[in-house]
Amino acid sequence: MLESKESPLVSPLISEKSTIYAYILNDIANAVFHSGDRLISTKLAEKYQTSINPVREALKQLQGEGFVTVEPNSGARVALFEYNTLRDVFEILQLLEPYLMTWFVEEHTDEDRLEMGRLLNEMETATDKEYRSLDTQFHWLTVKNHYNQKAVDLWRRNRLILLAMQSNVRLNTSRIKQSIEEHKRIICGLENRDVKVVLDIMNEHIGNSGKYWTKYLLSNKMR
Amino acid sequence: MLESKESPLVSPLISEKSTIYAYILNDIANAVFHSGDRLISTKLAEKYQTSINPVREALKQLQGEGFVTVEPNSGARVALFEYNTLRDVFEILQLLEPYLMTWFVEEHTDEDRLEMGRLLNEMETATDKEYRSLDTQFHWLTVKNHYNQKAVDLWRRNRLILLAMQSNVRLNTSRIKQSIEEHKRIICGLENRDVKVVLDIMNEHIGNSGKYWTKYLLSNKMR
DNA sequence: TTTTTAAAGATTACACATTATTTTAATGCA
DNA sequence: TGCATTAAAATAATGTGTAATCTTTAAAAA
Repeated sequence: MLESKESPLVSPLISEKSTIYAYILNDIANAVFHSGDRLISTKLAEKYQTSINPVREALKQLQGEGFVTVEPNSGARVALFEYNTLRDVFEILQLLEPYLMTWFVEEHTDEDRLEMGRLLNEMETATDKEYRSLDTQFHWLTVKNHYNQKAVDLWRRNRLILLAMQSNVRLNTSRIKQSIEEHKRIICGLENRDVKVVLDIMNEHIGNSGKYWTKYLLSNKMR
Repeated sequence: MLESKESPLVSPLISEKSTIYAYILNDIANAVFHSGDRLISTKLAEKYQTSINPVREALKQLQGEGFVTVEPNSGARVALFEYNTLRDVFEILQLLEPYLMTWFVEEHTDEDRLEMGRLLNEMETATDKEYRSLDTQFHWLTVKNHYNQKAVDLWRRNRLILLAMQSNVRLNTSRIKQSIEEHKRIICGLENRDVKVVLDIMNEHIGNSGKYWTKYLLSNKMR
């Protein structure tokens, strides 16, 4: 009944904790609720041991953020995550990354870079589930302190959609290897504070990731 | 009591009509409710002749969209629109415009361009309030049909924030003149389907607009 | 003037009534 | 028997009233 209360939240992308909102979002991001699933308020109220209204309010907030769709008189559903969604999300991230990253290249601290190195180390021996979490932490580190928190929030939301779409899919080993290499080069570029180099790598990095998932979805005929 | 029900909605950026959500958003965009104003659910329920829960749900949705902030146990407020907000919004629009516009340059119809010309004509003789609406319609035309509706929605939301910040401010005549000239050049570039030219103008157009409002806010010590 | 106390006002959550929708079962027809 | 249409029951969404809790405001005392 309350299993999702005990499962860890997708830190650090979900900042609010211990709210119905956070629980539902967490369950969407971890694909406990799948794309298109009905989100029935009475059921959710029972699951999270509360009444209907708080659930409805959480769903409305999630609707505003784009994770949930609501049809009048017909209730809420997890937003449809399809091939087009993936394309849209990747294209938005491809706009945001260079914008956010430029600031980071110039303003990041040595401490930041050390932390990134630590995450990179863990990646070498991580399972694919752990890898995904480390990858998220790595990139979160590079965006979270940007002065434009509206843009950061946008990044965060789109990233959560990616997580939702990817969470019941196993990464293949060669893609992980490739991705780790790209991360290494990013840290390298950061050390030299070379904006152009870092942006080039980032662009390639997102592009490769996009290609990988696009191919994956297509081969699974997910429309 | 019900005055805002009769006032026209900020078409076309507010698609849902006749809902509490739309009424509140409209009143924010038209600065009936100002930045930082408390949004007291009982008062709003009375104003829109409904009960508290529908209002709370509308506010939650608006919170998810970034128009409203909610402090637990302390209620909702119109989001703070300050100098930094303007900067953030303009920078996001500056990312989105070229992305959305590139598609439009290549895919727009002659009909679209005619409609833009018509709007431009009206601008010549418009009051500043009318001008703002026409300007919104002009740019909405160039983004609304893009395949990435997530990005379109983003654009729409940021544009609404601009409207909210600008709606109790009079535009000066020389800025309107300049702006009309820029619109003319955009149409010209569209006719030749020249992406580079249009993007250059657009960038200049947004930049000028940003400079104007930045200067305005600074000189009015709006932080 | 500052602190304490009391009152008013709002937020939150819950139970319930109404309305709409979805699902299930029943009926008629090929 | 199989299929489509219709009718009925179950389910869920929406909106209202209300009680409890927390905040804010105002007044009184130190």
